[in-house]
Formats: sequence, structure tokens, C-alpha cells
Amino acid sequence: MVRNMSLRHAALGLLVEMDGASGYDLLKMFEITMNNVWQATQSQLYGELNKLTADGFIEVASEGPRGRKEYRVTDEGRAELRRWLLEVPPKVVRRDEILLRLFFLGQVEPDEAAAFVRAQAATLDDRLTALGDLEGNIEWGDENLSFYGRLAMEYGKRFMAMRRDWYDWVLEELAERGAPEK
Amino acid sequence: MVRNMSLRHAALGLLVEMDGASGYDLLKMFEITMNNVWQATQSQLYGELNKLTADGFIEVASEGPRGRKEYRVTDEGRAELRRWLLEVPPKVVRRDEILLRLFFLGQVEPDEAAAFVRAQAATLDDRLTALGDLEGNIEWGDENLSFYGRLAMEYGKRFMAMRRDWYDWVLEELAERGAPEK
DNA sequence: CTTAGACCTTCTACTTCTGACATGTCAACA
DNA sequence: TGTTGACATGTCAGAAGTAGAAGGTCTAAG
Repeated sequence: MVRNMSLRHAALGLLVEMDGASGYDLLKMFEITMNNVWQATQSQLYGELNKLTADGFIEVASEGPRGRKEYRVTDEGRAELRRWLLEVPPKVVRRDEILLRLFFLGQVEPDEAAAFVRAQAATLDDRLTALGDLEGNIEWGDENLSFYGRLAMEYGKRFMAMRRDWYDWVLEELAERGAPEK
Repeated sequence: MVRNMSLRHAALGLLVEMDGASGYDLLKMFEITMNNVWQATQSQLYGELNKLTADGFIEVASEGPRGRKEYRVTDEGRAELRRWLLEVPPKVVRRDEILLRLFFLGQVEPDEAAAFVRAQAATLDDRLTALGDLEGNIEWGDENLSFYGRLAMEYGKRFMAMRRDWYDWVLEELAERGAPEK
């Protein structure tokens, strides 16, 4: 059985890049770097760290104050990360709540439908602004996380711009359908 | 507690548009229309139909051969769909296995990283072709599902084109990093 | 001294999702 | 007649994800 377990590998990968860290550190790092790529709750992360330890992919390098456990990736962990990167085909999950709602917009009044789309566009504009701010505040170095983080950020920008254009196009289509009499 | 329960509303919405159907019909319809928007397994769908019935949002209109149950959406169901459409803010799930792998590509050799990106681009090209074929084979009417399905398909096309461009850009960046000596 | 706030981990209960397996009916056709 | 294949539903175990409570330590500021 080849399970996917992306959270596992997200944690493993970050631990490699961070060159060891505690669950708490990892959690913060997740919030900063992985927020737009992979989400994880605190309980999920701590649980996964224990499983990774049990499986020998990471180990407790040292214990600090407040019960802090500093984790370090083992050679087996590095091998597993590599295997996952190169040999496990990425699963494309297609699940989009906004697109799902779109399908059923015929069930509400045309002006309600248009309002829905406009609201999504407005939300997107906010996110776009936030992304711009974020980008300005980051100092991009040449470490791996910086380099690949920048690539991911560019993706985010392109994605949102594409989506924004599409919303505008949808609004035109809705208007045309609503008033098709020439 | 406001739960999200998108599958529930996807089923409800499709049942409305289909003007009643069996679980089997619904399953087929899911495969055809929702494949790129929301995925559901058979067990999930049948289970949800029973829960929707228990909650009074749908009802068994008639029973046919082979235990077939024809479901019909109730007024409560329609109201619930409407409430979900307009009042429950869509949750944006950001989870992308390809992007996640991208973050850790620094852990493999530069040529392996480039090969990974090229492989993803090739997969995308296949999907793009398949989408083009699909589009050509659909007869777009003016019913809701056709109209909104067309909007969703346009989204798919734009999404893939954007992603394709981004892959090319990433390959350039990788090449530049791999051979930065001027 | 005390207290607020950051640090740090664990656990529980629940929902959702996945991937099978199980079970059977009906229509067509060889 | 037998068998294939579409039709049709149900159940179960396990994995993954969500949400929050609980419990505790250390530091710095007032």
C-alpha cells in the first residue's frame, strides 16, 4: 500500500531545511512558509512528529527546557523524503468550494449570483494586496526555502491574477445571460 | 456550530438540477460534472443521501427495480441549498502536493529537480489536451448546469494555461540558479 | 512578588474521506 | 440456459483532518 501522507513529508522536509527544530518551531515555520501550500493544525503536527519518531525517520536530538524536544532527521528520513519527492506521483486534489457554489448559482436570483461573484472578487483583491505586502517584507536569500519560496510566491501571484480576470469574465457572462434581448 | 459539509450541498445541488435521481444516477453525474470541482466516492455519496433523508432535505419519491430509490429535494432542502450558497462563506483550502514538493526540491540534484518540473508540465499538457477534447464533445445548452459548467471549464483552461506558463518560468529560474556563473 | 505572555506538548472527541468488500437484480445475447 | 455487464445499494476499517481543552514552564516587566 502506497499511502500519500503529505503532512508527514511536509514536516520531514521542513525539518531537513531547518536543520532540526522542536514541534513548536516547526509549527511556527508551517504558519510562515507553508500557509498557502499545506495547512496543518497543531494536534496534527505533534501527532505526526511522534509517528515519524516511531518510524525512525526523525529522532529526538536533545531535550530542552519546558519539555522541549529538538528533533533531527535521520538518514532514513532523508531517504524517505527523497523517495517521496521523486517517486510518489503528486495527487492532484480538485476541490474548490467557490467553483462548487458556482455550479448552483442558477438556483438564486441573477443579481444574487452576480453579488456572490463580486464578493469573491473583493476577497481576492484583499488577498492580492496582502500577498504584495508580504512579498515586500521578505528578505529573499539564496537558501533553498527562500529560492523555492519565491517561486511559490510567484505562483500565488499568477494564480490570483488569473482568478481575478476570470471573475470579471464571469460577471460579463452573467450580465449577458441576464439580459440577452438584443 | 456551522459545519461546512460541502459534499452534502454538492449532492443537494445536483439533485435539484437533475430534478430528482437515484444514488446511482447521482454518482454518474458527479463523475461527469463535478470531477474537477468536487470528488466523492460511492460510499460517501450513499451515506450522505441517507443522512440528507434523515434530516428531511431530500425524500424518496419512488422506488424502482433493483432497489432503486428515486430521491427528490424537499422545500427544506432547497432552502438549505440557498442558505449555503449565499450565507456560508466558502472556505479556501490551500493544499497543493506539487507546490509542496517544489519547496523541497533543493534536497535533490538540480537536474532531478528540473526533471520533476518537466514531468509535471508534461502531465499538464495531457490534461490540457483532454480538456480540449472534452470541450469539443459537449453540447452546451442553456440549462443551468450547461451554462455554469461552461464557466467552470473556462476556469479550468485558464488555470492550466497559467500553470503551464509558470512551469516554464520555473525551469528558467532553475537553470539560472544551476549555472549562475556569468 | 506576581502576573502576563510566550513557550511547549499531549490528549480527546468528532467529522470527513478513502478504499475495499459484500450483495444482489435485471437485460441482453450467445 | 448461462453468463456477462450495467444497474443499485450498503457496510466497514482505517487514515486524515478539525477543534479545542488541558496542563505545564520560563522570562520579563511592573
